[in-house]
Amino acid sequence: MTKLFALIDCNNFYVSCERVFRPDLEERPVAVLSNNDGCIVARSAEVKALGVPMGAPYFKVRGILTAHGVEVFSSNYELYGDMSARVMSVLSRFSPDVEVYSIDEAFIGLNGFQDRDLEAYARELRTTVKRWTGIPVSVGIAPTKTLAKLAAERVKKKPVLDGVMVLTDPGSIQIAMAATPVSDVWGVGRRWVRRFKTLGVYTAWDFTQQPQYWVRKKMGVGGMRTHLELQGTPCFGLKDQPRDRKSCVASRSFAQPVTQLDDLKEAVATFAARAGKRLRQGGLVAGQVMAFAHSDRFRKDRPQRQVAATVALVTPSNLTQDITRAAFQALQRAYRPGYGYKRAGVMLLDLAPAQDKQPTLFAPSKADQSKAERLQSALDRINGLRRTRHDLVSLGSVGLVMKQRGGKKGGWHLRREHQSPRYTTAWAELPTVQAE
DNA sequence: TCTGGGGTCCTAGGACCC
DNA sequence: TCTGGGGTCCTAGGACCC
Repeated sequence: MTKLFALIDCNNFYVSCERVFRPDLEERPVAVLSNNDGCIVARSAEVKALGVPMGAPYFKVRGILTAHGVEVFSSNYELYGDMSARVMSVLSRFSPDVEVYSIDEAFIGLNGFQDRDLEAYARELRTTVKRWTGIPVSVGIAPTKTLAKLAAERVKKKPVLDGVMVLTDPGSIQIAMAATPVSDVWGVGRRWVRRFKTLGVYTAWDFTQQPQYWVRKKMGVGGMRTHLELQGTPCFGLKDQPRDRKSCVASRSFAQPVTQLDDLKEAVATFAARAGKRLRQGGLVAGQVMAFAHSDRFRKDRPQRQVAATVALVTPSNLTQDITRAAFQALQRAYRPGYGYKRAGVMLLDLAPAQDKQPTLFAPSKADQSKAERLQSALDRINGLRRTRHDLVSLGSVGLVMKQRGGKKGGWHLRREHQSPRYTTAWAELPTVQAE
């Protein structure tokens, strides 16, 4: 039986999220920035038309944006995460086989749908998502995931398709591939696009015409899979069950380079707490903790340095206390004075399920719970009471430097000057509606 | 002045073993 | 005199994704 996949892709997702609560921004140029207000990570069609590229540093395009009255937002991941969950829950009504691929994309398995009117199915899905969440989506349907992605790409470039493209017969697949730049193919990155140019390979179709042995030899198994998928042979199945995570990173760039170990420690304590929290939410423990720091890679005129060290935990843990202690050890070991560090982080490795934390299997009695665990759950409960931007209570090491400086911010705090309210996840920030 | 953050998988090469 | 070859595991780095 031939396989069939749909890819559902939210259009300009972060921009669309902002527009749901600001209908006045419909048809107006809108852009969303990365953390630290660093780069452009989402652009409305109007901003794309201005020629502002994805990933452009904000400071370089600020002039154009201002000149054209572009509404600019700092990223608001709490809002986007919540809107994403809403979209995905609508999708789950359309098929039991949904793979959430990223915050703004999902694959749907359509085996057994071959005899249905796929176009009508896709249109109904699209209309329903829009009506129930406010988010516009593109839908691509094809026999492989790579072709479904390609179809969704075509949809975005051709408004006449009105959000849906079904690629099932070989003729239309070939036409679509010939019209798709190879750079838009899922799995073909910058490096290969550059290489392809010298070989006269410009479109997805050109790529399929390369001999298979060459692709396998030069591009490895990854390239070969993409090659086969474009030719209609599925190499990727639907991942119905998300694989357990293998690592967890919490890191940030700093507004100003940081040179002092104490400042780095303060930042690393924050990262350790953030990463630990994510681990506990996922029911995982870490076996190893890595701390790292990098100098400013854009300042070639300054000495460059990347430092990192890993410390193994005696017992795998997800307690902020344990992770922070290990992260401090690692940082101490890795730190070299004399460099301006622009970014630092904590990476948790060797993740495994926190089995003895699963109450249904091995419910530990209250008495057995160690003091440290009880402290951690107490902290988590307090911090869960109110949804604030920052934890109410944290270990003493977080923000220590700040206090020592009499409340003056350490150099590493985030810039976030254009943030919208958390309309759907914070009571105090709910939108208000007035009826006349 | 100002350039994101969080992931996965694959490969090549070294260490080690028999 | 003779100086192999294959397997496994680990790690660092590359490439790619959103």
